[in-house]
Amino acid sequence: MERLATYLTYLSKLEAHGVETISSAEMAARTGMNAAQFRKDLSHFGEFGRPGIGYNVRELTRRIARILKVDCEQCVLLVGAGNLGSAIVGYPALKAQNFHIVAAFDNDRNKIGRKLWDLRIQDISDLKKVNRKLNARIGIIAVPAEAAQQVAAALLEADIRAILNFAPVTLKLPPGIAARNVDFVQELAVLSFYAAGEATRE
Amino acid sequence: MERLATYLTYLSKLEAHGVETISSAEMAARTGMNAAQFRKDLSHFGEFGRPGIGYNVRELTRRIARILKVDCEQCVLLVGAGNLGSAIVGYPALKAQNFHIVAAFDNDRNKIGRKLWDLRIQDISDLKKVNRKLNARIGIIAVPAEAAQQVAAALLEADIRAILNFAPVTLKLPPGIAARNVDFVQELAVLSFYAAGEATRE
DNA sequence: TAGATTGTTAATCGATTAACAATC
DNA sequence: TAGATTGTTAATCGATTAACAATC
Repeated sequence: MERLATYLTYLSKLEAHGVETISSAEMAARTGMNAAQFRKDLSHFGEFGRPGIGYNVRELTRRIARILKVDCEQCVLLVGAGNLGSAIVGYPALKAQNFHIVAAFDNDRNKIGRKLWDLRIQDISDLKKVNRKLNARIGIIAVPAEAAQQVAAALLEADIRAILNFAPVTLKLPPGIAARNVDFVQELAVLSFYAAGEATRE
Repeated sequence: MERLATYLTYLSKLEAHGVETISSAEMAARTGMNAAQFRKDLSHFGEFGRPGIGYNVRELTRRIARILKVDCEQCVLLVGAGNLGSAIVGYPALKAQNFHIVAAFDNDRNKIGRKLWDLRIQDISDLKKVNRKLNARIGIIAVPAEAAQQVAAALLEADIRAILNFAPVTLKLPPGIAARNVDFVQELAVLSFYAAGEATRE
């Protein structure tokens, strides 16, 4: 459920501001969704609120975090130590959401051994061996499109269960492996369409 | 239509490989969609293929590019000259898809005047003035969450029609302004859910 | 002509939302 | 008790897909 993550982001902010209770109506307004949808989304995972009162922000935050498994630290592997990889590792919101990039890999001889922030860039061919110790479940692909499918194969070899793919390709993956694509150039193309035409959306 | 952009990416690759014709069935298989959906998506914009033959790759590429308005160079403004902003400007696939970042802004006195690749970082308070000359229609927000809404307001002031937002907040925008969010930490949270549970998806 | 594949209609499916009895 | 708001059912809406006549 992608929306749960949106809710969590906003709830964390509320919690930091000391808000104790919130109604589905207000949550919906703040995150741009529908109140019934918010309640429905939660209902898949149990009961969270109190009729007539609303939701306890602190408790709801905890419970959604537990559902998304971001209540404890999550280890993540990064493949691709270029500009994008660097920006990812240095992104402050990662730690805030309990994600921890534990290793960075590349295939470039000139990069291997160097530092990416506080990580030593390792040889992609050691991926499997390294993850035998680290046991990360999530991998990030931040390499050029041509190499992405190959890197995905290496990640699967290393027992990765989920892949966040920044390369603009549709990965072929076996069933049971979760994947999400982040392709901001594609998003720009969509915006380009809406910015030009009279067709207005969202 | 987000899927048109996916099609375009793959079609460009086909064209580069010299493929002349492709059927909806094959397009669908390669991009992980349904053949009927592919044909339906196109049908909103006219007729593109020939029964019994398929689609001319070269022509289809051109026409989709025209629909998405990426057939000519698109000017884009960037606000936020941090690590993320730097990775965006330096991203090679941007030029390939005809996007051109024409100006970079920040509010940090230490950054203003410095270079971000080949761009000089400008003062955010000059945004409106600068864009009066550049006339960009699309803006990218790559600033911390706290500042995002404020930056969005400045972009609107400068006559931007579409916003690509990397900050993890739901922007409040007037109708008629297109926006897309790129929030990879949120994507990680979703993956965290699927990687852990037996619930398998996509 | 026979085989392939389109564009489009109609059927299916799932997701969104409105409405409301139950509850604080 | 009266007002508010939940969880959930039922109704609506839109998106996906199967099927097929039209066409190369």
